[in-house]
Amino acid sequence: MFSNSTKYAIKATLYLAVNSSENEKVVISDIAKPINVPKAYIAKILQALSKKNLISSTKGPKGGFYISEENKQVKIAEIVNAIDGETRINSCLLSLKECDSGNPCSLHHLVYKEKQLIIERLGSTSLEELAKHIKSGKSVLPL
Amino acid sequence: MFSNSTKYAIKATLYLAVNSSENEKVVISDIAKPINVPKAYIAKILQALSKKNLISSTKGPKGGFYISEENKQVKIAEIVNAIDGETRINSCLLSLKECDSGNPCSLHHLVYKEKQLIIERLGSTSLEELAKHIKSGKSVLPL
DNA sequence: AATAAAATATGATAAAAATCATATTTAAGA
DNA sequence: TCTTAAATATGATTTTTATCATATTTTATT
Repeated sequence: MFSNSTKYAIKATLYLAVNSSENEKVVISDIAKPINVPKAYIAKILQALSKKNLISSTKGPKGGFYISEENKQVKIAEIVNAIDGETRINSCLLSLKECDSGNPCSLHHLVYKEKQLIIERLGSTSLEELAKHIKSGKSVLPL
Repeated sequence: MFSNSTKYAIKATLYLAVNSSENEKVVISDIAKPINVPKAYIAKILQALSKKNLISSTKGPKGGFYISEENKQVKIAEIVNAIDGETRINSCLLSLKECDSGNPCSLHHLVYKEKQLIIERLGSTSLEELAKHIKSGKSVLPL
C-alpha cells in the first residue's frame, strides 16, 4: 500500500509530532535511531517533507526538524502523497487505468468501499490527533 | 498491496477461469495478448501457479493451461500467497513486526477492520465466482 | 520413429526502489 | 570573523523487482 519511504516518512513525522516543537528541535541522528531507519535515508525523506512545508526545519547549530503549530494540522494523506504521489494509493488492485463503478475490475466489488473509507480517514486524520493518541497510550510509536 | 507479478497472476488466472476448461486449453501466447503482459513473464508466473496446482497444464501439442473443475474452487488469496507469500498482505501499514490490538501501530485503528474484511473476502472468493461475475457482465476482465 | 508444438527450468538483463556517501550552504556562538 | 553544528543538494551504490531469452522436456500427430 505504501512504499518503504512513505512508511519511514510517517514514522519520522509522528516521532516529531510527539517529541518536537518550535523550541524543541530534533536532529536527524536523534530521529533515525528510535524509528530504526538509516540516517542518510531518513535525512533525504525529511528534506523532501520540509521542502513541501509538511514539517519544519532550520539549519545550523541549534537547528533541526520540528512540527510547527501549522504542521500539526497536516494530514497523513499529505505525507503519503508527498512521497508516493497520488496515483499509487488510488490505483485499483489490478492496476486498470480506469476502474470505477461504471467499469469495475473483477475485484472492485470486493474492496472499493473499504478502500475508499481508509483513504478518506488518511485524508482527515492530522498529525496532532495521532500524536495525542500516542501520548495517551492508545497506540505506539512504531519501530 | 499486490506485487505486479501477483496482479498479472490474477489477471491470467481469471482469463483462464472465463476462457478455458479441461478440453479448451489455452496457450501462453493467447493469454499474454489479451491481458497485456509480456509472454515470457506471464509464462514464468503461470508455471509457478501450475507447480502449486492452482491452475492446470499439459505439455506438448494440444497442450496448454486451463482451469480444472478442482481449480474452480481456488480462492484469490491462494493466488496471492503463491506469488507474494503470506507476509506482504498481512503486514501492517507501517511494517511493525507485531501490530495487533494489544500493541497497535499509530495507524492501526484507522484501517484494521476494513483491511481484515478485505483479506477475508479474498480468502473466500473463488475463481468460479469471479468468472460468473465476469460472464454476467458485472465486471470486466482487466487489461 | 521422427517431427513439431507445447510447457518447464534456468539464468541473464534491465529498471526501479532502497540505501549510502559527501560536498555545500546556513546560522549560532565564541 | 572564525569555527562548528546543523540541514540541503546531489549523486553513487546496492538490492529487489520486473522483464527477457533460451535450452530442455514432454507428448500428440504423422
